[in-house]
Amino acid sequence: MSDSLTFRLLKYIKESAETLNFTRAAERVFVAQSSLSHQIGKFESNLDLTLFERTQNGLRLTAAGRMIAAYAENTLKDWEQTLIMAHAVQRHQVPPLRLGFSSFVHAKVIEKFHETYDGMFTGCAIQLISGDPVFCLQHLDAGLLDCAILPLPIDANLYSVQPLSRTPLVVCMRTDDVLAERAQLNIREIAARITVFRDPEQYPSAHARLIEMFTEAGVTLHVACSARTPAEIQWMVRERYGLALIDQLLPLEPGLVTRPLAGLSWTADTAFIHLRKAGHVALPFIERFFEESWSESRKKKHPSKGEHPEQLQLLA
Amino acid sequence: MSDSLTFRLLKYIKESAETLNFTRAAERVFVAQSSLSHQIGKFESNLDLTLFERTQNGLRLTAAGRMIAAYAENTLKDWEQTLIMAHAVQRHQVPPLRLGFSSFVHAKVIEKFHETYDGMFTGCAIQLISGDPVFCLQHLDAGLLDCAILPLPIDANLYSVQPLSRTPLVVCMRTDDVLAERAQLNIREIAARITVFRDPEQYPSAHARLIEMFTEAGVTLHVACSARTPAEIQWMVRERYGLALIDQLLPLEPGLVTRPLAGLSWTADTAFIHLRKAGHVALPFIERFFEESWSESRKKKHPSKGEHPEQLQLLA
DNA sequence: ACAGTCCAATACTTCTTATCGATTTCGCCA
DNA sequence: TGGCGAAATCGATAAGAAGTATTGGACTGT
Repeated sequence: MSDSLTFRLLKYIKESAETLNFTRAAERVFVAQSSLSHQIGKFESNLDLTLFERTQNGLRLTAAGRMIAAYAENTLKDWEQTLIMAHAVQRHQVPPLRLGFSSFVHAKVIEKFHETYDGMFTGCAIQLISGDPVFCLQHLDAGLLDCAILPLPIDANLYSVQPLSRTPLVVCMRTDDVLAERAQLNIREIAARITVFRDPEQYPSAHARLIEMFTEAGVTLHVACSARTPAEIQWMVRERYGLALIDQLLPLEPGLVTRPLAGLSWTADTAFIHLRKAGHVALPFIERFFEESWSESRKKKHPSKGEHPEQLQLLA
Repeated sequence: MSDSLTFRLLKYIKESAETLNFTRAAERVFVAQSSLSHQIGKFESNLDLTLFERTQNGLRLTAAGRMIAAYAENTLKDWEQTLIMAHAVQRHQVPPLRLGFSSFVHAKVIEKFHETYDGMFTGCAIQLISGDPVFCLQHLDAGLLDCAILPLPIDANLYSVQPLSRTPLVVCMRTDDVLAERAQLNIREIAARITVFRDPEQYPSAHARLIEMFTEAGVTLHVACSARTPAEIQWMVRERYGLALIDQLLPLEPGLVTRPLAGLSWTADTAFIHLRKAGHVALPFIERFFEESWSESRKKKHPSKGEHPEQLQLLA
């Protein structure tokens, strides 16, 4: 039935919906009025749909017509984009995707992203640029980065934000720590000992969120040491500067263990981020085609929780 | 060029990409191998694209082919959905959209949504169901609501969340209050007097967020009165039970005024929410077609702010 | 009331082109 | 070397889009 639907007809519909006048729509697409009129009529009768109400002076869109016209418009717009992109890919003219990431973003997440990107844009390079969130967001704004993978929270009104991963936060300590014998820990008991954190200046919103989480739990936060990388954090813990909260999946150096926090579901979240005004040809496609695989893996790893779990969690 | 692109050809491409074998793809779409092969070949030469590398035993997708195939698949899938929806709309068989909303969601936001919905689904009813967030989320989970408009924060992993509006929070007081003479207020001065809040049980995540915001600002929160509606809040303020934080756009009853908070950019945010597994035929379309108009209006009202504005704000 | 205008639908012809069946070509494997 | 699988090629046929010319309604203005 709708196999013989042609993009030309979609254009007819789109233009007709815009002009509300078959004659003028026909002029716009350079065909005779009769052809356009006939095609749309046939389409309507084939599919049992009325797109336009024919009145004496012009047309009126029906509700169904509005939907089909909207579909036509989107499909045509996407087609143009896709064609441009396909040509760019074929000619190896896709500029490398400049992807910023903080060193606290788990390598697996970057890898997963890279894989997915490679699946769609085989042969197109990704240029990895490491930097803290402040750096990344500034460079995004300045057009020096196309996108970034960063810890949440990020302002969703300024940037397009797609959550990628969520892993529990655990307490990192030396293997010989007295607490290492316990299966899980209470935040109130050990809050005073957690003194190793990410650099607040490089992770301002993350740090703010952390303060909130501590306050919510009824404890205060003592920042004694600030680190710029996970490796630095682990080194500080090993050197007995204090305990730290880290991403559960982070590979641990020897001499360190992690223990979960009882009663809390604090998590480290990361998201894929770019300016709403896409600066790289691939970004619309990343949004469109990657979302499925991401949301699938998210669902698998984190089945539904309680009624109102915390909104956005943070940081290792 | 690509005007004569037909949906049939999209199917050819899609099936060929899946089977990687023209002969079998041709069987699937019930045409002769020669036809399919020829059509794809013509497509490729017309558009200067190579979709498949022809090898002795079957085909291999090129990068460009992957993109076109992905496009084809999406376009066809969307077409089916659109057709079903258009028919449902035409036959007035679209079940009413059961939309939950909290009484703290500004009426303008509901109206705007209703307008947009009506624009696309003319003649299809919206069934408004008022209830606090706990009620709405429970009913969403139970399938008794299709979607809701609620104050943020909401867990974006459990629900599909699309921010709709963001308006500043201001202090609501009596016209004859001594503070009414000031142009703006400092939160530290007046925190103790802000004692009228939304019911913490009905707005748990909102309340939690509020506590965080107060803590961040270095003040503690004293809940003396909890209200279930904006009208109740205003009544309490008028009856001298205390001050309240309300949405700046809320219509004020006589005898009341509002004053902004100095140095803070607290906001009341609302979002459109539904289960990720869409329960109503219209939901995919709402996501797809409404996003533009929403994000446009959001941008106009709230141009870019500082580097790291607060992530999610809340509540009146 | 009548001609003039605007717009969509219809009838019929022309021309394009998708499809088919048959055949060919190429590489693979026994 | 002779099947086998798969894609490309060819000529004939049939489907269907576009075009021209025309008809039919409804509004407009004199």
